[in-house]
Amino acid sequence: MPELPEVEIVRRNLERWWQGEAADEVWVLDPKLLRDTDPDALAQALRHRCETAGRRGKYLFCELAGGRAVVFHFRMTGKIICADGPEPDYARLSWRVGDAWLAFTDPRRLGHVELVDALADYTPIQKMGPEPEGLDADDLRELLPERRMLKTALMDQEVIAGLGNIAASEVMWRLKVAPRAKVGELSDAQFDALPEAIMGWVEDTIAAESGDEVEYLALGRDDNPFTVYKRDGEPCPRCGTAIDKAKVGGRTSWYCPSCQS
DNA sequence: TAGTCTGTTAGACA
DNA sequence: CTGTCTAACAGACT
Repeated sequence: MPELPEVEIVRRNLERWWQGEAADEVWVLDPKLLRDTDPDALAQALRHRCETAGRRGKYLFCELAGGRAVVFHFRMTGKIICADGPEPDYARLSWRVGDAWLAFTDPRRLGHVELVDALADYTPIQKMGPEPEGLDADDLRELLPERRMLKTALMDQEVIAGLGNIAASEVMWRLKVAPRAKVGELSDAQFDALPEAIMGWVEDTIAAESGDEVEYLALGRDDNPFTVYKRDGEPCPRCGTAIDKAKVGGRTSWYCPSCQS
């Protein structure tokens, strides 16, 4: 559940499922997911009312009555779902809110949960670049270093918060820029189009992946909502050329070899 | 069986 | 100091 749009969807769901209420019961099923956090202290903290559900980049946090906050990071395969009981598949932490169980599930166990005293002092968020929302072309000209590859700069959380490997492919397709292009090679027109390419992708992805509780929970939902990501061999919707893939910055990029030149 | 995967980070290297 | 690459984390899937 990893990039900004997915984390934002979980944040909105937590607002519906948890905000304004406290957990009645907490199961810490896998303490290895806790970072610098005592399992009993976390269980105790979750019994405080959730006042707000917030997001910064790919971090999700809930501010709890009493002043502390619980911070979630989903890494590759983590998410929070609403379930019938405390142990849905791959559940690592579950808490009951009224009749519903909320569960942090994570097959690969790379995600983590941390209890923090003051969000303002949380280092990963302090070091993070700005949220993409509200950035204009001149902001991006200042943020993105000319010498770097556009892809790695976009994915660098200290440059811009929340974009990952899917966003990189999708934004660069929208921008019609080659997968290994350097920031300094962008035309003025491409820079001007970049804010809309990023926010268009964010908003389209939220719209495509959001749903009511049941749809969000649907297991086996594996239809691909993206334009080029994992679509090698399929025709580019713009020009019909077969989508190709290549390793860029250590991760696979998908792109149209014809219109992204 | 070997390769791949939505993220992050430490260390090597140029 | 910059930027990029690889490995590692841990498991599921093809």
